[in-house]
Amino acid sequence: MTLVDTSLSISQAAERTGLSTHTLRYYERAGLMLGGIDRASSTHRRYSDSDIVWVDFLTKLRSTAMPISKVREYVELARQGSGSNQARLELLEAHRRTVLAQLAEMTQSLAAIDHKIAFYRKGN
Amino acid sequence: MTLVDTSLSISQAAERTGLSTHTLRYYERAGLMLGGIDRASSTHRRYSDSDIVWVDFLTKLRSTAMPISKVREYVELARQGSGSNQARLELLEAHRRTVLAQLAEMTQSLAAIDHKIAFYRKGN
DNA sequence: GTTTGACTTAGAGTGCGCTCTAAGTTCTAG
DNA sequence: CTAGAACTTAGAGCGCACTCTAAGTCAAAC
Repeated sequence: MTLVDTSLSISQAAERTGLSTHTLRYYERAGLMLGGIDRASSTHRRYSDSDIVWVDFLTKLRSTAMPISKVREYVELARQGSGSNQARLELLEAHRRTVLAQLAEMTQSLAAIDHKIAFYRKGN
Repeated sequence: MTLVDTSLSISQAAERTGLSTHTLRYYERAGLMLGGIDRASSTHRRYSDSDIVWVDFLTKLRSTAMPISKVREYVELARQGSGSNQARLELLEAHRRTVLAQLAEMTQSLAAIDHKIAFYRKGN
């Protein structure tokens, strides 16, 4: 059986996602992976395409400051199947509102910083 | 001498800035205040208008994820007087670039989240 | 002048999100 | 078959930014 094996070792997955192997294992232990990661040939992890897609999305949740605990909630809903679609939608919509608030706050702060920068430029 | 005393106790300053009294003392100990805070009548802190203005700006730096150590660098430059204006400008400009990068990353992540939200909405 | 509440300090504790370590196992190249 | 690189686990450690505690001092109201 030599179809192209598209699955990745942990270090390849790390390179692909921009996370460290430590972080990938940590996320798994923290219950943030949707299903168990395959163990190919032996005990070594094999990351599938869909694992990588999920890690990418998870990274986007994290980069918008969703706490690990909230990501875990989302994952637990996802594990329950399509019956939890509404709950997942609501979780994401609530998170969306916090992201918009963060963007607004940062944008306001940026304006103040820009103002100060303008002041220093004039003062020269 | 009964001009209006515009200075504030630490708890008033806390209320005004939205920080806790603990955090105000912590910031001071961490070297983040421009000058020493006045001690009125005794040992109790008295926050002046300019102290409050500074805390507000410092809070904007923090809300754009400037680390405490970087804020301290800025403060140390400010304490050196106007000779450090160029250096302060450069520090703020560098920070500005990181803020823009953060905004860009968050905006990208938001797009992915919105995409997922749209998917869940359709799926109902 | 005494009570009550706000203030003071130094230092310990907390929560988060990694990040690293140690000791051992497995894969791969030669 | 062997050497060395990459992997495994459980658990400890770390850096950041607060946040709280304890033991005491001070101030405003009665």
